[in-house]
Amino acid sequence: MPVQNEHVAEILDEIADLLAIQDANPFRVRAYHNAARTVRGLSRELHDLIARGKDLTDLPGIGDDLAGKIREIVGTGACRALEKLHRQVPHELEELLAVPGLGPKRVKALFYDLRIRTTQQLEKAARAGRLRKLPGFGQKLEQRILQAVAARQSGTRRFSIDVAEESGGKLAAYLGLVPGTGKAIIAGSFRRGRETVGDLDILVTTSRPAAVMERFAAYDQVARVTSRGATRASAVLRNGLQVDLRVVPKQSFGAALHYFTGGKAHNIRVRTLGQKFGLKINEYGVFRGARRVAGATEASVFKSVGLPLIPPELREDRGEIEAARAHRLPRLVEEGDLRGDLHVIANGRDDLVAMAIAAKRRGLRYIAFTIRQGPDAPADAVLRQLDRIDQIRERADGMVLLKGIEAEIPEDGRLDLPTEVLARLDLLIGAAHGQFELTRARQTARLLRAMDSPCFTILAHPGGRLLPERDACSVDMERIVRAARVRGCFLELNSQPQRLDLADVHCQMAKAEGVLVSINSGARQGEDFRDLRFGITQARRGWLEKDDVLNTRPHAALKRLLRRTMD
DNA sequence: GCCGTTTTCGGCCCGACTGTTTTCAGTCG
Repeated sequence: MPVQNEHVAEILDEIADLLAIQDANPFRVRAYHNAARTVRGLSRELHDLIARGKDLTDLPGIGDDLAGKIREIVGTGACRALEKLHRQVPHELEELLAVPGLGPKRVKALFYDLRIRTTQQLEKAARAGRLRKLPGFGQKLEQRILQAVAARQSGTRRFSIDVAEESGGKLAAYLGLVPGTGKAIIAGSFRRGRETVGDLDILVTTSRPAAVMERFAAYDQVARVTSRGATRASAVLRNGLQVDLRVVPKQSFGAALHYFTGGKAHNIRVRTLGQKFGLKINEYGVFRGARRVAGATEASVFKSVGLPLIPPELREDRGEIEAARAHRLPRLVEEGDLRGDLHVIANGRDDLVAMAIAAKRRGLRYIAFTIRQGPDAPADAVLRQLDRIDQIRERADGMVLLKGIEAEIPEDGRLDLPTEVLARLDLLIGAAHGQFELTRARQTARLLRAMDSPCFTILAHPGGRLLPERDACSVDMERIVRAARVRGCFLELNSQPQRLDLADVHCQMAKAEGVLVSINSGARQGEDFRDLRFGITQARRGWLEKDDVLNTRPHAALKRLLRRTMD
């Protein structure tokens, strides 16, 4: 099995961590982390790029040395440089680095002074009061480490974006009530539209920072405040979500929002660009010497370094700065571009008429009702449901109703649908809902086989992930996307906050292959159409434009595209 | 280790908070 990008990235990160513990040049450490991030963000598999003879040094942050190491890892699965490091520094130390409060310097001291290499040894030493004797350690840090080690046993959590939106929205609204306060907004990875968030970053502009900090600490959902200063504070909410609050004056809003939205690598790029213009960019503004020259709006920050506004979803240093400089930023798809939803559960909680009306209210012109179909469902039951959809047409308030099936893809990938059913369908969605433990090869074969079925239209949520708990299963998306292109079918981006599947990088992959993505809700009740906004955000992270999305098409154009698969 | 429309060498974003520091290093975002 070919080496996957994630494996390469993990090795590069580990090299970076071990180098940091050895007190290597911090910029060298960063170079490895940057390369790992670049590799994770690729929309193609490295083995594929190498096979096609692509020059890896064209990738950002990858020079001759790292290109060589990456080729070595892809070719052999291992890296001699890492093995050499392992002979000097045990790999377990990476685990220690993940303990909050422990960075490379302290981990180095733990290992070289106390021979501590595992979290168990760390806990034991902390209990015995041996940590506080080390230089740079003290009693408080020892306590903090003990707490962190205990908390870590339950695992560091990530949160789905609907939970983040709910918690963060309430907190922001609450902070906005402080007199003298202007904006209160969730920034950070949430604003960039990441599929899950590890913490919430809330930015507040105010003329009374002390009052805002006070109110934050007094919030009834705050379980404990972990850090608190004049302009920045951190706390953990009762639901376990960590919140970082940052308070700035009104005139700094744009600069602070840019800084607090990130991502980190993007910020570094923009600030470095600023240096070249003789500017210093921080969260308070853009400065030439002591004079503030920009910063009230994000657009003014970008403008100061000669760039147009880059949408938050693109700020990952995945080429957006180069694209902006060349005036080649995509015009990202927007919520209002959607004309339809091609995956609406026909036997959900609300009845069909109510669903159609809810969709219309949402601004949609057409929806496809999809009937869940297991391998053994009797054809006559499906036919009766199709009849029902036909019957409510006049009551659908002008909404165009399409008829579809969501067929469960069995382990062997075989979809045997009766021809009398197929003949009445506008579209056929295939989805796998179980057996995700198959090997990558078998999982891929399963989906490819299903896509070969007659009338197959849309492959839904191919990764089968359930955020934030279950990761996507192992499947060769390169082959899936290419197969979709060859067969003229489509890939669904399911908008439910627990799915958001396709992943962003796979949206980019689809775009590169010219495969249209259908942004669907999988709605069971009228209010679920609201989830489409999450799908849009995810699509934007994948650089998708209106024309890259199937269901931005007017109904007539959609029909022509669907007919290609149904004939 | 990467990178360059001033540079192939000498730079590499910037600031807040904590704890242990008697003036600042380490960590974090």
